[in-house]
Amino acid sequence: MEPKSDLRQQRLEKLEKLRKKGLDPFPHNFSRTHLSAEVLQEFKDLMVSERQVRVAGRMISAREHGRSNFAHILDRTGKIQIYMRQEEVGEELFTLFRFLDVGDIIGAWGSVFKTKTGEVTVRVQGYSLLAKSLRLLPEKWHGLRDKEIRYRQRYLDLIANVHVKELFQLRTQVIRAVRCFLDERGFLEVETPVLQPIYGGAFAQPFVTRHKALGIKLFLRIADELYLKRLIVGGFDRVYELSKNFRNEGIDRDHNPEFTLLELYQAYADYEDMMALMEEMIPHVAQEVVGSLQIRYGDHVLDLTPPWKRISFFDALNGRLGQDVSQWGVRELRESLAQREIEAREGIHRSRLLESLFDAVVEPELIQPTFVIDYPLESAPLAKRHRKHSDLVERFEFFTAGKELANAFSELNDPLDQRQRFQEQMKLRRAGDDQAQVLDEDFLRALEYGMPPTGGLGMGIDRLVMLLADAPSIRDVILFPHMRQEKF
RNA sequence: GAGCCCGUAGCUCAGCUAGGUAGAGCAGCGGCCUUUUAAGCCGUUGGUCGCGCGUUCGAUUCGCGCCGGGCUCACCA
Repeated sequence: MEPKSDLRQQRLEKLEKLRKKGLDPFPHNFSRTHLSAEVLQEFKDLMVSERQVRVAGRMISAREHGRSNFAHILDRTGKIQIYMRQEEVGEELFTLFRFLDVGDIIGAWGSVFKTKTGEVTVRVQGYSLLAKSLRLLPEKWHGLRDKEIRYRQRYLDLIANVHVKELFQLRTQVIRAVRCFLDERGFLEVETPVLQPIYGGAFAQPFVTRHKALGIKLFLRIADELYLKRLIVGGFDRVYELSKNFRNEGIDRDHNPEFTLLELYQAYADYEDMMALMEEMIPHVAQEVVGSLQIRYGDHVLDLTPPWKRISFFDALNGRLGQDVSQWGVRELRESLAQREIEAREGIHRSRLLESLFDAVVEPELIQPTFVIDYPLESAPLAKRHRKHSDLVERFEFFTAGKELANAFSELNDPLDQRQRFQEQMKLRRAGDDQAQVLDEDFLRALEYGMPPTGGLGMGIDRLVMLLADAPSIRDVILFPHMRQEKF
């Protein structure tokens, strides 16, 4: 999309003129002594000492004022005003300012003072152009609102909208807080394959790619689970991975094709321990990042203070429907779904129908933090059977603000049961269920060497950031969310 | 995948109901102004109105199709 406007042309001409004056519009470096925030913070000392500061950043506004100029420059910590007078910078530099544009990257040096209106400002003694900008920035007052431009050209969004920069700093803080929390508890951060010959660990459609030299099909991971459990077998008792996962599915405000997932596994633990861990970790992160356990999300105020509500899958469902759903067969489930005008494909398993119903009637109601525990056996082929009910698994999902944030099990470590469960999945696959999981022979071999009892947890980092940042869409918390290809 | 809404200057938006090829603010350009800050004042440039087809003497405006985006629903257990 070449800007047909002559605005770009005007700037190209300015750039040429600068070159003709013997000035390099793209010099190689600039030594900066102070960030904007540092100048503001240390301004008293700086004023008294009349020490020189050197600041640099993008010029985001400029005001000519007779034989003086004001401008704001923006760096990663915020903006700082600069002020130059012709009699102080000399005629040459003063005239040069007219060749600069809002958007240019500049460096300036001088002493610090406060204007009449009280703004801390650098009194420029000299400055240099560090990079010429050829394009106009979004408007200063209304900023950049068009979501399409904000997502596609995130760099503009970051320049124009201060809160966006803050949000992504918050995202990084969340991830750092999670890392610190786990590192302190003896978890080892590891990396496992993104390209996998057999995908597994979740019900999802994978992205497929090819390895040319080997002439084989490879899948981009949909989960880390099977590799991380191999590491538990290998004796790393506590491991975690913060990783991009890829799922070839629909895109909406809670789903991006690539997203960040935390998976962690702890030997000698079960799903109860995973609940306890989450009740520690989430409040820790919230406290660290937003400084409170009361989180505003949309119209809700979420109270993250543990302990959180726990309710079994069937108690939740029965409570909403006033009937014992656990006794329902496929026909009753389909009838109930049909009543609610929820589409249910033919030939899908009972536990899927149950979960469809759950998603429709229970999930939207789960506003305050809630663990839903003890799911139907078929819902999780990698989870261990419930110690008291052989038709349930020790699994929980964590919900808040009507969103699923985490999924965890007491991990299945009985290799024979695991094989059987895989075989069930393969049966479903052959029956046409392309979401069913694929038997992984090496994973079974690993389990046969013996895996300690283990608790495992998967948590959506993007969704966690959405909550803590009060962001309505996953696109708001991913720097470059997936978009259809732009035409140029 | 379905429904609804949107696409007009670099940005933020009017105009479209009742068809006569476009306006504002900011930005830009020229001028004045040596503590301004949404600086101000005077002057001024800038648009294949998302793309295509149709209806019409005439389409930014009406219809259809396409492209892109947003929201909702469905799918993603």
